[in-house]
Amino acid sequence: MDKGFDVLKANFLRHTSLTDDELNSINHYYEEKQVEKGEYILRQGDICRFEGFVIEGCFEISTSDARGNERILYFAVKDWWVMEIDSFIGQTSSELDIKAIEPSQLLVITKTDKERLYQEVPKAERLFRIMSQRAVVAWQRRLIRNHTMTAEERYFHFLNTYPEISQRITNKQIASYLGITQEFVSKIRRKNLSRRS
Amino acid sequence: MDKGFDVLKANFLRHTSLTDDELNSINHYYEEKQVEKGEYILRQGDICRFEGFVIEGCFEISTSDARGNERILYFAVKDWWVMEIDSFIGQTSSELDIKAIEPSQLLVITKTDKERLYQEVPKAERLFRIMSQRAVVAWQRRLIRNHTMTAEERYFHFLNTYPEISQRITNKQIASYLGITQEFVSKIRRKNLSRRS
DNA sequence: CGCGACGTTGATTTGCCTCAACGATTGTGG
DNA sequence: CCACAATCGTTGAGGCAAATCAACGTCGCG
Repeated sequence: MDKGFDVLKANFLRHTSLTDDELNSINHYYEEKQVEKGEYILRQGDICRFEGFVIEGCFEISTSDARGNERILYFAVKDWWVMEIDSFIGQTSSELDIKAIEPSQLLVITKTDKERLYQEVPKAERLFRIMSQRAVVAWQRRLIRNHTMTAEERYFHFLNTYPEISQRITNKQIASYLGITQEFVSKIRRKNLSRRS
Repeated sequence: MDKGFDVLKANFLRHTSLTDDELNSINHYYEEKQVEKGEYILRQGDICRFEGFVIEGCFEISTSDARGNERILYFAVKDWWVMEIDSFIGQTSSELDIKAIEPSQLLVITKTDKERLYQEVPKAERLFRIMSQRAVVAWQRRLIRNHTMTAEERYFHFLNTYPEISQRITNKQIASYLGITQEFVSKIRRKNLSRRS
């Protein structure tokens, strides 16, 4: 196994136990992929044919509405998944763009191989069930935060929760993630010049 | 099998195929439960010891922040799941309240039985993986809507998407779900008296 | 070096909230 | 079944958080 798979392996083992045989089988289906900075690995309207796991670098998962506003749904760094889950599951047209914002490295698996993996390693079903359930919790919490916290509170919550990510992206990207304008982020920052983090 | 389980069975079969044996095993672990209108089946701070599936009636899943504002996360009617997923998974303190807003009927399974079910019917892992993934999609979409649509647009989107639910809840509850005030919903309605739906 | 995206700042606007008052509806106990 | 309370829904006045628009400085990159 190479270094890339070690990251994925560690991620898996945090959720459930797996034998070496199972890990080998899993490893077999994932392929490494290098992506340049600025490269799109998925565009709106495309079908998402892969499920990706980030080994290195950073991705921005976003959507653009009719008015042309880009909204960033989330950032994916090392140890995160990148995919348009809806498009991947149903092999339907994607509503999201996925773009590398740094030179990046991923492990990817195709839809067909994913199904083969489920056949060959039934425990993978459990693994991805657990991970999906955790994802549901995270999205629920984020929605609640959007309803209960002000823009300023959300901004500092983001900085505190994802300090490594914050340092690698622009304020404009943070603003887009939080659902506010770049200008307002700038005003929040000015107001809090003394505050650290 | 009783009528309640038929609803659950139909739900399951929409996601994957199951043999009669598997269905019987599953049925064995679920128990019917009647709940009165206004009854809480979970309160903030409690541990969520069940996963519930609504057969009849309606539930409101909500959270109250420090300022005492209640925010409704979602409504669950027939064919929906009700649980505090985070609390159920980790058997930790719940951040949500779950209250019946109509006389209701549920199927419930305990955490222990759920684990037994996964053991006895491995395909249940697949089933719940698929359902959790769909839930992720739904939560992602809802977040995007909150970032891209105005309160008015979200209000009508809700009416159009959940016409049956809309008719069974108050405007105040819709407002709370949308993250806006009751008063503002009233003003949206006034402005659109001519519009149907 | 120059261009285009980013960041900042100020003026102005607006979507939605807060507060308060009051009518309408629903629920409840006698 | 009625009386009365409680909650809901509506309306208006006023306020605030955040958006919009515009101008300009700054930085990174080809």
